[in-house]
Amino acid sequence: MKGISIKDIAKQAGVSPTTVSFVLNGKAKEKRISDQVSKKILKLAAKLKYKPNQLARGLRTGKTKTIGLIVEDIANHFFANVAKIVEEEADKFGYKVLYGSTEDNLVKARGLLEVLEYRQVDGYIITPTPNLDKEIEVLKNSRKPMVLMDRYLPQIPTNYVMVNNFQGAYDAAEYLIELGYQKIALVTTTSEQIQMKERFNGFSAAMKAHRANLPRKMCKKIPFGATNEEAVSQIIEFIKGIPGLDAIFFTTNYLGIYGIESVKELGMKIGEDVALISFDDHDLFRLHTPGITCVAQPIHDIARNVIQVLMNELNQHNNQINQVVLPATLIKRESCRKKAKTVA
Amino acid sequence: MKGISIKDIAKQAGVSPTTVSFVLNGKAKEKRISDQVSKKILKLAAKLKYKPNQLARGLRTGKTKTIGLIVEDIANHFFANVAKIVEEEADKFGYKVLYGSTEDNLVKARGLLEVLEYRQVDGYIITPTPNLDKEIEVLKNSRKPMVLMDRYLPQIPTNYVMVNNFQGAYDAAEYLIELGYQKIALVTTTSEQIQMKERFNGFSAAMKAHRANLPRKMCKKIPFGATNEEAVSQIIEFIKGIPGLDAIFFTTNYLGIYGIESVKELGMKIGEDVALISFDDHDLFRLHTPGITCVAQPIHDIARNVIQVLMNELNQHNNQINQVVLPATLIKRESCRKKAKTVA
DNA sequence: TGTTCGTGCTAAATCGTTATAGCGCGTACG
DNA sequence: CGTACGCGCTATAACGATTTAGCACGAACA
Repeated sequence: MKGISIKDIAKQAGVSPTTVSFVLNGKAKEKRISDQVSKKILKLAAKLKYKPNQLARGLRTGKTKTIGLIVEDIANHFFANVAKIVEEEADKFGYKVLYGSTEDNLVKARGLLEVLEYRQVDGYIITPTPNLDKEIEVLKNSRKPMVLMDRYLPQIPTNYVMVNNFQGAYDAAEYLIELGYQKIALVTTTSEQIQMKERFNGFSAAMKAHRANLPRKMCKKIPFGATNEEAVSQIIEFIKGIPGLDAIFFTTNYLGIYGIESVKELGMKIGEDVALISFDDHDLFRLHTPGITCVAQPIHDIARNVIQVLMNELNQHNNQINQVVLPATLIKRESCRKKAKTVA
Repeated sequence: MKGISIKDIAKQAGVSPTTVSFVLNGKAKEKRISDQVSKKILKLAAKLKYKPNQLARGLRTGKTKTIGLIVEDIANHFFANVAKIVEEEADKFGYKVLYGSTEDNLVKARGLLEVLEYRQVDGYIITPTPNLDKEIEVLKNSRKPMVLMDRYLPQIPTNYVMVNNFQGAYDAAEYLIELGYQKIALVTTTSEQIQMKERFNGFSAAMKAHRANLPRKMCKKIPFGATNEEAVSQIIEFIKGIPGLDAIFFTTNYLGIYGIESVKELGMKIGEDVALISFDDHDLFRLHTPGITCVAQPIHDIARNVIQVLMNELNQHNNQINQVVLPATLIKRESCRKKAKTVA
């Protein structure tokens, strides 16, 4: 019932636990343990299927070989995929992952951080909620290895890995303009998340650069936490309020999905009556007819870089800050088409 | 830098660590610690922000308050959602979750089980891969709390929570028949997974019950692990090979998605030229035009029941086996429509 | 012959907690 | 007046590993 411990091996081999520990940690040579004894121990360990108790080891060494992953919502396509790669990559370094979702809720995020501290995780991967600054600062000051993901806190210099939100949104706007769309709207959330702001900024910068306009009334903010129905009905009202509207940019995929529903309910044809383009890809966008053009995040690269940066921190305590910004990719599908320019 | 320990509190309070432990574990009354001392300790603990070291606690008590979650693919919609609820529910009981994906690969599954054992998890939630019987048996014999999920091993009586695959598929078939479809095909995988077999069995049982037929040539098995392109081209060929085909049942959602692609590539109209119905729901099915009819799993219920059963095991070692089978729900959308029966 | 050194191993402390056994003191009881 | 008991608390061992310091022995050297 109980596991095999180092003592059991020691007893059976007729040596001390110390010797067993040395051998099993590959320090046999260094600690001048004879080959004879070494082999006996190794054989015995294999025979008894010895599994070192990570708790005991962690208690002694201060390292749990565990990292904490705090995301907004593990059930979300983006984060679920990140979680998968993170787990795979962490595993290569012998680390396991404890995860939790914040729902973008400060209180939940605090709770998660606290629990992860209890559990002595060696490092943190965090998608920060709004107003998490103080907690991040504390973590930073206590020199805990940490990487932010998907967003960053402008006031606090930390490691982070994210997509270039500004550029991605900029490209989206430029693409719409290039295709000849003229009455372009934007739908975002009320949330103060930095990445949403940057998408907004990128989009509006591109509009300005091309002497197009993005007046306030062409922008709709959907309250964060609105239900499906609420969101859709708000988007419908918004669209109705803008005669001649010919393209809509959504700052994130779930808004884009609401957008599809809304446009359908209005009886408009996507790609014909109105162009849709969204930040973030989704199975739905790929397989929808017509396909929905989007600005995709390089999920694999993000996850890999996150682990890379974290492992750097974990292995060598240089206090150099790593900030990785990865390019977003415009994926062109049929929801945006070349439009004959109306001659002025 | 280093955390506050029980000793620090003891020193500052002028009492022994034992006393501190008693108080902080709510055993003050039971252990007859005076209110005076109790309060002093509690205050001090709050002031110093004492966080019990779960490693040490775990080492001593033998409980890590951690559960291992082994799924086929955490990035998959179904498992990601389960993972989310599992984490939330586990949290209510003070448990944290370590996860990993098997990719339905026996070797990976073994690796995960081993790592979770190292880490002394208190219980396991497992989506077994094929041929994992021996390992599950070992776990069972060592009386580790464990729940299987999504599938079970027919040869080994264990706790499990799953959807009623047979009934779900049965309902799907009956629904198609009821609507008047006559040339009905089924697409599944080559995988030997029990749930796929049961879906197949349920579907074919319903067909038989209604004196419809499901000959071998109306069934297509897509190799597990086929790429998107391979799968789609195989389905296309399959459809081409059956003139007059009017409905297709897919035994799981990713097959259904391939099916949508295939039908589109063939230039057929879903719901008009051919009806589609799939096991498992998906955002895509809900938002697709036309909506795709499906047999949905009660994801929340599954996850909640999993935790329920596991917590039962964890808290009281009754060796009674819990097998929960939850009903699947037929969600009717436009991909299947009432068909005028051709008069015989 | 006495000292030094290398070899091969081990004793014991330690990490932070919990759990068991029990200590010293005052009071009550026969 | 002796003892039994309740009270409030503590000493200590233990969980299973790692790590530091060092022991015993034999060989080599002066």
